[in-house]
Amino acid sequence: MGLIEPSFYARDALEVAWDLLGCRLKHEGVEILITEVEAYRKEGDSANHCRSGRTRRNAPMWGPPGRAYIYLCYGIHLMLNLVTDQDGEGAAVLIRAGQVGGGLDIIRSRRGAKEGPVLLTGPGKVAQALGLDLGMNESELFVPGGLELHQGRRPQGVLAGPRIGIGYAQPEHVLAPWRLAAAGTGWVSHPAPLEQVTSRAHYFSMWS
DNA sequence: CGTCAGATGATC
DNA sequence: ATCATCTGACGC
Repeated sequence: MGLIEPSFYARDALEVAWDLLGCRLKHEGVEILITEVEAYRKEGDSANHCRSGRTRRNAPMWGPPGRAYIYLCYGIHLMLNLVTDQDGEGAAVLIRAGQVGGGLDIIRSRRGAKEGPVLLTGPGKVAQALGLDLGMNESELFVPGGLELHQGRRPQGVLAGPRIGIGYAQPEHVLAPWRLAAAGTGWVSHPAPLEQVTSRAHYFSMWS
């Protein structure tokens, strides 16, 4: 119930990112409420993995929307992205943080801990909690049985700030506030500033 | 609290 | 060599 259809993803990554806040990711008994995301936008976003064209790694991003783009970061952590925009355009949204909505015992066993976090702050933790692996790269989020994205509850407010770990990008894109987080969830972390967005319309008038 | 190094491996 | 990171060790 509430499984999100492919058309949801077939838009600009920033719009999808906004609407992903509060949605629920489900996989094998684990459910995570999305609290923080980053948009990597098509054409000219110098922080995007697709900035230099098509490669083996970023191939999923160029494919049809609604699929997972999973890659290994720093040799240790898997990152989960959801592919957006149209087939032939390279864009995606990185899932950066979430709140446990179910399967806490499974998550704890994956971390090898008896006491575990209810808040998953950081993309590596999210992927680990969901039990992802590289074999699930390009899997379709709208197909029942695998990794699924479901509707959720919209957050009360949205915070925006610069994306994390993209110092290699051009200053313009280092500063662009395309990292979004749900306000008032007790989410706290990272040095980068997050500011309350006054209205969705105002935000998108600046960044579309 | 804070900063910082090391782990670890696919990719270009 | 370069990374869309995390953790634990240290110093205050």
